[in-house]
Amino acid sequence: MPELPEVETTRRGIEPHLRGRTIQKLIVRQASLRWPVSATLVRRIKHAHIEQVSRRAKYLLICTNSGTLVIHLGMSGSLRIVRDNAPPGPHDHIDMLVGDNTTLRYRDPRRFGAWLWTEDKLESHPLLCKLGPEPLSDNFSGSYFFNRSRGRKLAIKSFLMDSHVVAGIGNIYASEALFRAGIHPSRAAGRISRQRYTKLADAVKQVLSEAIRQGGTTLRDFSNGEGKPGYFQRSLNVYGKTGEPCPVCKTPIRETRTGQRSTFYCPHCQR
DNA sequence: AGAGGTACCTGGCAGC
DNA sequence: TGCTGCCAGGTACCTC
Repeated sequence: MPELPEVETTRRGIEPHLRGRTIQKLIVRQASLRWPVSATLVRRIKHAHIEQVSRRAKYLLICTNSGTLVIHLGMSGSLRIVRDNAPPGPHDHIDMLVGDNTTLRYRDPRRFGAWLWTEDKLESHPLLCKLGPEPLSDNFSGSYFFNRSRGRKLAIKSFLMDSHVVAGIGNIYASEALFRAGIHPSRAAGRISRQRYTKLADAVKQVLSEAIRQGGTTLRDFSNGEGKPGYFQRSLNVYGKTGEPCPVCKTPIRETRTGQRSTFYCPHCQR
């Protein structure tokens, strides 16, 4: 479900309800996520004071005075604010009670997500330290992209989705950005010109900021912190549109697989 | 070092 | 209706 725009939408949805609050306790109903939810986390997070809710790549960072809670939504995770002790559903694995009748509730049917606790510097965290630049920052540009790609033979789509190259671009937005940049998803990353990388970097920034503005893409059941859906699926040009006419040239959209992931493109517009 | 495959897990859907 | 197989928005880790 969640790519960068969905995680950012979630962050914006929950932040006002969490910032400045003191965590009363964590209720873990199902501890086996991607990594087990540790007893240390449950113990250490109690009484922590939330200073801010930020994001790095697709990781949500709940920063407190005593440490940072690192949350990843995996493939099917979602967070929302619930009140009045609303009864948990079957996949509501964790509740974080923050007082004043407010609970942050984590739901994750596939359990690919993660809840981790760290008291070290975030820059040295093993999951965060090797990530590429944020795509919406100035550190991410066509030149950076071009330089990183020299000598690489893998498909541009896989390169674009490598979080160590640039953080936070998943399967939906990779297809969409390549369509906007007119680049064929199977083209070798090392054989794309600097100019085309400039176009691609712009397309990535454009597609992600538009998606954030529209509250993300809701394909199955994504919703922001208040349970509202995202609307970017209306703006999708190629993702999931196999056989439908390309919005630019009317050629039927094709589907292929790159690195075991479905990929959508227009065979006429993308070279 | 780079490229590709595997693993984690459940739910929904198409096809028989 | 009910079974089977396949697919799904992620990514660390393994092998070649």
